[in-house]
Amino acid sequence: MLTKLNPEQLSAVTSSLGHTLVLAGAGSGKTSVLVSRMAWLVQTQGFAPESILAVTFTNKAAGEMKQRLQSILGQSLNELWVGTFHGLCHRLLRRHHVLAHLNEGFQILDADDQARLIKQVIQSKQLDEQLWPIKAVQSYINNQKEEGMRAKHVMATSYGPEKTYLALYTAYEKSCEKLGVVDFAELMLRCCELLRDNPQLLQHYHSKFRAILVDEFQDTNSIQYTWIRLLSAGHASVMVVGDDDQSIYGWRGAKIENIQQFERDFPETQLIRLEQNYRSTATILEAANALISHNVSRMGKALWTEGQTGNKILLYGSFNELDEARYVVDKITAMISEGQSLDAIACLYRSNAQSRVLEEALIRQGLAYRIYGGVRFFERAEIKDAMAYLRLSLNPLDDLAFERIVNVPTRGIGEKSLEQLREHIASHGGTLWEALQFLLNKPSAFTSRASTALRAFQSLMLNLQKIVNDGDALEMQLAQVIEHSGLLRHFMNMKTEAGFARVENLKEWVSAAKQFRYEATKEEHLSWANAFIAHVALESGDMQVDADTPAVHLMTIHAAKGLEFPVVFMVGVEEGVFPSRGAIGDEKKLEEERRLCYVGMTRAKAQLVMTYAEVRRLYGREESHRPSRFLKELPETLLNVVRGYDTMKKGPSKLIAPVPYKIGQKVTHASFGEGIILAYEGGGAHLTVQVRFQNVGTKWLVVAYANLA
DNA sequence: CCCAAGGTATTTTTT
DNA sequence: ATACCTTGGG
Repeated sequence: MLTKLNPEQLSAVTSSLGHTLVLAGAGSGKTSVLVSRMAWLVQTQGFAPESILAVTFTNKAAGEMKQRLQSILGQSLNELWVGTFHGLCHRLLRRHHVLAHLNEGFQILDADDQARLIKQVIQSKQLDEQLWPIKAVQSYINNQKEEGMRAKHVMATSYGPEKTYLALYTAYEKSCEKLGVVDFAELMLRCCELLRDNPQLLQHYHSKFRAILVDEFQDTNSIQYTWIRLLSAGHASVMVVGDDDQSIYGWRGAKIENIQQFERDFPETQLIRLEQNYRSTATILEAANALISHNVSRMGKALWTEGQTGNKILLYGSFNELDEARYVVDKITAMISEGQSLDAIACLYRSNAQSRVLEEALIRQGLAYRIYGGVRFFERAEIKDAMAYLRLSLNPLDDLAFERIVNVPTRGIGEKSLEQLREHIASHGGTLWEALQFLLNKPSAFTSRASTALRAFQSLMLNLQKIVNDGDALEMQLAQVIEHSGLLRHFMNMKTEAGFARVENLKEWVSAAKQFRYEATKEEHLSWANAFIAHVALESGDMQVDADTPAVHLMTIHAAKGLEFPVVFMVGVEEGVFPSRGAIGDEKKLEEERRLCYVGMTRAKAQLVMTYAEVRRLYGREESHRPSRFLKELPETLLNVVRGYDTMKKGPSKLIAPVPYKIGQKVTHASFGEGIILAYEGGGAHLTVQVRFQNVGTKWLVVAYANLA
């Protein structure tokens, strides 16, 4: 295992049992180092696997790490503490729910649920949603929690508008308490408090965890850092791995400074740099290095490779986004015909909205593609509806679930009836479900019409309660949920494409339950259905689209972090798009954008293609953009400029010899007939033009041979 | 209570 | 362009 490592990797893997900070550049083999370190601890240092705590950012990364570790150790390990921050905190909170002041079946609120609850809180305070937007309140609350601040801690410093935010935060905390739910940030915060307030418990985990490893350390936030410090305050050996140049989540609270802070807080930290890149060609690496060197706040690191120089970076300047998409698709088609696999190719963009044009172009060309990101499976409205039925059946006190599905599909229960239920709660306390039972027993509480509708809902829920408690297999229960709730019928009746897709999703939901394996230990004795709910909240991204057929990968650059592809197209590299409009004029944000560009470029192994459009239709408006400043930061010698470039601030480019053709110009070819020049590439004897012919389609021609008229 | 028309906002996203 | 959400008429 150790023989495959380079000297730096080896020194990281076998570094002392003190603390280690590994600055691992892109493609420098950091995952191997982490896994090897764990294996080394077990095999040569006598560490029990369950005495190691390893934290990652995504479930996918955690899964990979587990698998690689198990295959090195040659055994399947049942009590491995490898997971995401949130997943591990969840585990601790379940185990110690009493000490954490949570009820046994506490549920997790995802971002969407959280927004709904916040909306209710805003409304209950009679505040104007325009003045106090849900999203603003939500990020206020989450930011506070991520800084470790409860509402009572902020109180002293409150003034002005913050006073209202604080009041909302307080009310929100109360609602969560009442509902027995915990949001994502709360998982971290509550877990920190659990450890901090229970010295014996902390002591227990101090002696349990002898080694702590953290991946993607540059993206940890304050509360996560606090958590690591708490758990490591005993005698654990801590190793954190990160790359300050790849920190791209500052906008959601990640603190790169944690890297510097680490050296201060953890005495005698050994610093190891992994700078040898095993992924990209020298050309790509040199360009990426040149780009990132424009950032001022860096710890400093220079990636190098023993690999080939490789192809130059292609830079294509298009007129508009359609032209850009067309160029990308043509290029892909050419690569495919040269034997490249579709799977080897990725198109990366700054924002999701940019995917549509690419998709359309790919469809037109008949190329398979797979899109990552967007609305994930368990976040789809119909799935969340089905989940809400399940939740309410298991826990009739779940008001959030109640509100969500009481009239979905519509069954004649409107705002008026709900208002009556809420009023009853306001004066008598309790939950919506309890209020419903009570008021239905009171004659004349509702109009006969409302009463009928409510009774129907009541008996539906009673029926579902029986079903989810009857001990059948989970998927059988779920099948009945979508059947009896009327969800299935509702979408079926729509008879539209969208409706049909939703029916498919609901069926998929049932079969997802079949695949679900509940591996938690007995301590956290949750029912299967309850475990399923927690699993879905924490790992909603896990249901990946079928990876069987080869397809071009489409995703945001953020989503591409940690991945690599032989060929990478980076599109929309324009001022206002990338760097995004909001970042322009803000040095800190610009540096993060530059890091994002760096991350995108370093995904490419062999060929990098960057494109920009002079005019782009965005949000329904046509905007003209200059090529991104990032392009100007790349050494010209590494670029193969296909067109444009003269629109860049650098002034008229010396890169391209004057071209005898204009874009849009009509030309005639001896055998292909009449066509229009779409683009050109290269120069001098290699000058090639792309011509769209009226009859034979679009072709690339070498001007020197084509004999165009 | 239901649906359809109109107004508004819109980087990036895991958990 | 569009998706989402609120609002007003049937």
